[in-house]
Amino acid sequence: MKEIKRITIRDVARMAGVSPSTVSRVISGNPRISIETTERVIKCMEKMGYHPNAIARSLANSSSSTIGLVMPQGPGEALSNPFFPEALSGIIRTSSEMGYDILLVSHHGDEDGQVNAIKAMINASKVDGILLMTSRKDDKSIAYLDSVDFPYSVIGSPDNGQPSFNHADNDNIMAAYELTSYMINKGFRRLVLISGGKELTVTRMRIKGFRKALEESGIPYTDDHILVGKFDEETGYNFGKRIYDPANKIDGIIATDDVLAFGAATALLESGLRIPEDVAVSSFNNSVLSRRCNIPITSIEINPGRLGEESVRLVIDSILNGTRGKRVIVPYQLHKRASTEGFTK
Amino acid sequence: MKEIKRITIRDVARMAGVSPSTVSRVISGNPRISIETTERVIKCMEKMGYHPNAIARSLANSSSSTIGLVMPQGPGEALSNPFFPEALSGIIRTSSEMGYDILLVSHHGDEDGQVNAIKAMINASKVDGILLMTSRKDDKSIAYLDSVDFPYSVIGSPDNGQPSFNHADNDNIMAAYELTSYMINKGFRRLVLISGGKELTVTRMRIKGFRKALEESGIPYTDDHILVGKFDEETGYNFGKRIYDPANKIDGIIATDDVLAFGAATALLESGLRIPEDVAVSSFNNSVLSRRCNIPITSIEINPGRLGEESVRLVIDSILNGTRGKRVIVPYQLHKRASTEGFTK
DNA sequence: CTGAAAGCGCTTACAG
DNA sequence: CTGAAAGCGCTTACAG
Repeated sequence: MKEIKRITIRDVARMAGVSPSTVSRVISGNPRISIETTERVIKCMEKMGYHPNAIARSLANSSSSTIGLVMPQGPGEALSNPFFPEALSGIIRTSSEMGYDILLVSHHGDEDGQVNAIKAMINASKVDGILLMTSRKDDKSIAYLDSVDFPYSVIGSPDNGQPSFNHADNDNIMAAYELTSYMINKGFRRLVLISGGKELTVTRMRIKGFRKALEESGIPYTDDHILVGKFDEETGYNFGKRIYDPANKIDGIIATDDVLAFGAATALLESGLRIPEDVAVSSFNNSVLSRRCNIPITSIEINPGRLGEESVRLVIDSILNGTRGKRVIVPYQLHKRASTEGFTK
Repeated sequence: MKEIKRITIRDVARMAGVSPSTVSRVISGNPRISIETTERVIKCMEKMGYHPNAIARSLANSSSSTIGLVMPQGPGEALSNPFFPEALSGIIRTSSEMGYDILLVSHHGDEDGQVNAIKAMINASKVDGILLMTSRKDDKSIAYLDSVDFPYSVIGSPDNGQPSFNHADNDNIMAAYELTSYMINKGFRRLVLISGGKELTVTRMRIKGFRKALEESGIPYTDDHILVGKFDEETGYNFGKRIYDPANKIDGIIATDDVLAFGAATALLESGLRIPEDVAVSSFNNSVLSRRCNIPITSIEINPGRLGEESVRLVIDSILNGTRGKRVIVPYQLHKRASTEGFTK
């Protein structure tokens, strides 16, 4: 950087013929300064190309206007899921609109590493709040944040006994219920739900909604209705191959993520089954994959951008007003496509 | 946050019976402090649960140990490409290892918005350097960074006349050359290159390598060999449909991204063509898509994580040592798969 | 090897 | 409506 001497509040004050205090008040929009003075000072700031030093501000009023963002772990996990970039995009846009910066919390592998990274950020006064893009069962980061009563919010739903849990989420029980009911109404009654990580709250909630719809339709629910593996195509593919066995008489698959649905669909087609004539397929996340693949897949749009946006509002609300334990529900939409439509059983 | 009074350097000093200066020197590892004093101070810090205030440090030595990260624009663009999370992962890991934080530069839509966001970060002294994950032709952000001689680095290659352009990239000319030569040697000689954004340097370099390989094999190169659209599956699909026309006699496709290859392959298969017997397909980025789809696609691994890592090293080198215009080449690997193998023409 | 003092650039009660 | 002064929590020449 060219070593131009930094222009400070003092320089502006001198040029405008006022005190630094006055300039400071103009910057922060203090209403007690006369209009003439305000205008004069602003003109001087522009003339000199003055920009307030954010670091000095932070130190003086002990607030950084920065949110620490904890992203999903590693590239293998949700980072590669299309959900992530969309949510991130919403987070960046909203925080920027609300005058907050986003600092990434680096996560080295394990959970304790993440907790330590969060601790370090907080202790160093770098952030005013924390935003967790995912949470797991008995999340240690959340336990820590609760223990120090530091402002935070989460995308997803609480597990249990987490008092400060500000969170933005879809109504996953309702969404799974609606999707399952839709399949049943179309005549697909031998359904199976395939999913990743059973330890994730989202999975458990969708299972609940799925079960509720079955039982309401008089279909007895058993554990055989659930196949749980990982959130990847391979898992979907393997489950698809298992479902193929005609003895199972499965006629409908509900996947909790499009990559699973895609993998399963691939396996079904390879085995010579038709979609939806032999087996109908539906899913969550409404990703490009679901829209563009050979047989477009019926899928639930969960609005990741909105989830990101609301979670940012929640942390900031938590920082500014001490809000704790608040819940924001983001609507979802069911998109019906060829994988379940155009055929009546 | 519980209003516990912050523990400062003064508190530690008092407890250890030394001056704040000494505590400060212990923190920064100043070698002129005696071992006994150092140990005593450290013990006190631990006992009191002291953590240095990063903001105050930054203000005192005017350096934030923070890198401003400019991500690809919007969710539509490269953000959804698997390249992105992998590169990001490398960036986070490396910066954390090297003691730097990552602050996201929020990008509202257009290019000027991005430049302004970068300016704001720099003017507010929030960052010591800037890392650009992508660059376009005549990039305004780069022009600005050059004009103020602020430390930065880029993933990708310079366009022209960009003096400070520290960058990490693959040898894209060589990679395209090698991939094309491989296809030619397999007997596929009526090749077409399909790509997104011609304004991107990466596209232009790959075209160069492609052309070089053709010409060395005595295949006259014309503009008909190149199809340029967007970096999405639809583009690939449409090109795949066009290629289908037997009059073209195309027997090989080289895509510059797996989503393009995937789209094209879908179109070919739909049209009843066989891969690779009728048309061989190869690509770049070695994404899950290329590895796992029906017919695994031959693809070049560009090592996004390494690109992220090296670009971080470059900004930091630029911050610390004033390095400018340095280039780091990250190796690539060709992965041969069914879309070009197991068949000899 | 260690300390007193000034300074980083802002904010904000307090006083007028 | 405005200013002088103290303070945010560190760092670092300077002096010893």
